[in-house]
Amino acid sequence: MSWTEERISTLTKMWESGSTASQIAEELGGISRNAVIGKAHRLGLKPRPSPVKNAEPAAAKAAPVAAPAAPPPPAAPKPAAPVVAAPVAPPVAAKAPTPPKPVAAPAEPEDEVEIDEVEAEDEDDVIAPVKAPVMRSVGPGGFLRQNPGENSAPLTPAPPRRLVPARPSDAVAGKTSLLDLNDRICKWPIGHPGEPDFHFCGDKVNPGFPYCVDHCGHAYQAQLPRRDRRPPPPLPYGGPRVR
DNA sequence: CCCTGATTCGC
DNA sequence: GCGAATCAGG
Repeated sequence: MSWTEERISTLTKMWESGSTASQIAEELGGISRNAVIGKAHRLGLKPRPSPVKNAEPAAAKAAPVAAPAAPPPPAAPKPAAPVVAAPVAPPVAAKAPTPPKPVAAPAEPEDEVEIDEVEAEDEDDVIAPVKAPVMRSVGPGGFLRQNPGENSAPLTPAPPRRLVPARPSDAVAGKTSLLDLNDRICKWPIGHPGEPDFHFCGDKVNPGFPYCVDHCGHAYQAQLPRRDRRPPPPLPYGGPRVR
């Protein structure tokens, strides 16, 4: 391939319109990205936002390839770095001190959690303070399933967040520990593994399930019909190239 | 590892 | 002049 008038014209136009060298090469066809860049530089149109910035290229070079037969005599020791009159950096507002974000501590599932409250909406419901009775489906063992939207995220078992000495403490005294688990008691975790008071629910299981009736209600939830589910979020960026 | 542009250097 | 090889940052 040769650089005809038309191809040079296309190159110049695309280059100046912000197309990448790869795109230009693909458009021209039969040519590499490097060829495009090389040609662009020879044409003198280089001002492009380059990922590799100016990092004093002159000094660090000349080593990787075969050393030239005549190494320049060190007659003129290059001045180290006269940074005395350093360029005045604009007052960059570095990083705004992150205000202490009030981390909403996930409410630990206490022993006596009342879940009757159906997500009281904080909106201005001036009209209807009347709470409609909640309809629930009944699970296999007789537990009440949660309704969609009733999901209680904080009750989800979470991975360990920090390491804590596995030393028995008073906090765990009387609680159901890992060693106390059997197939007759509820294995729903209370707290997080590694924390001093981490334990398990320990109630009598809903027969045929690993959890008690209450926790079965959290573990097994009715699924929405397909058409009512939220579509999956779009991919962060466009997926495979179309070509 | 993918992308990017820059540079070098043998042809 | 050309472009592959290489470099280097994102």
